[in-house]
Amino acid sequence: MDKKPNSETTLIWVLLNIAHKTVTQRFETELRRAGLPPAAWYDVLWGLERNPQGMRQNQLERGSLFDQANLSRTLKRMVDDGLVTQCPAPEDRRGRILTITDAGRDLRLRMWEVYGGLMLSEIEDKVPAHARQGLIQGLQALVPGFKGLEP
Amino acid sequence: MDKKPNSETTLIWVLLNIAHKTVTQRFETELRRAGLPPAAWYDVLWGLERNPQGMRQNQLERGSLFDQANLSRTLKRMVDDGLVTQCPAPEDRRGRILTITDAGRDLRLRMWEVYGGLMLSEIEDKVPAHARQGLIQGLQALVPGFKGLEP
DNA sequence: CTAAATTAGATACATGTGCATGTATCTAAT
DNA sequence: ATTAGATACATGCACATGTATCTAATTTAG
Repeated sequence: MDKKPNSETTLIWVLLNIAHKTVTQRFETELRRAGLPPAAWYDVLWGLERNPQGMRQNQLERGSLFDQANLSRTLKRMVDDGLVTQCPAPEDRRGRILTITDAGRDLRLRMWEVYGGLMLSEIEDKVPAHARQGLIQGLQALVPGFKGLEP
Repeated sequence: MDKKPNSETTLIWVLLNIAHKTVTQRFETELRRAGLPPAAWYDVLWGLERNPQGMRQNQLERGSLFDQANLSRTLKRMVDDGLVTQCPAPEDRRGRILTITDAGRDLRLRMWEVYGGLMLSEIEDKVPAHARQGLIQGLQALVPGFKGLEP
């Protein structure tokens, strides 16, 4: 190594891993305890609910952490569970239009009771208001391409 | 939901996931491209190298992100690869004393060339110096129990 | 227009993961 | 000595993941 990372850098790397692991683990554990699917399903459902006209799979992929193969498999499970429907896309016969079902909307709402509560207890309650912007800006710096949340 | 998370909270949650995924993915991809094992192996090797007298498995577990079962399996692979030795612990016959081998030290050093470089390029270069403390403090707030790095 | 390149999405394969449980050992109270 | 409970580590199982590859459809270049 020509140049060594400084101690702040090392700490950031360690904390990024620990914080992510700790927080996501609590989310997954609580969701599971409530008999609900994993957090990633929430994001899929929410993405689809905000696009009632339907979404292409690759469009959904861009807004999610899934890579293509995993999203494909996850959607298959969600279709099997009746949460999502896949219709052939009229303008591109390779594609499929995804739509959320009533059962999907219902599940998303039930997940929100837990998911939203966890955002409060695991994040909002823990990070004091004065520390939030610093955290946001630091995390944003790590992901130069990230443009922000859709409204 | 009685009370909704505010928009900063939501952004923190999203960014924590995106930043973690993005950064770790680069680490893993680069390590793999260099023909090296995953980042978690580095942490195990480094932990053992700092404790030349040997470590119990549960001691190592506390300093790592592995849960017990996964650490057990990972160590098995590392023993098979000749990077680590497991000797029966004399004072507790349930336990095993872990020691790093010469091959393990050698691998850690070769991993460091990539791993340390990634810490520079993916973290130190991206997070401007003035933003680092804010990031550290925000992440720390998410993990109340975390006490800091061993020297 | 055709051939090559690109893209959408699915799937096979190997590997990793969490969870639950199993076995052995240890500690301490009876 | 016996027994109850805790702890160390291993393992079986179900499922999730990344990588690579496949098929089909579409776009682009010549």
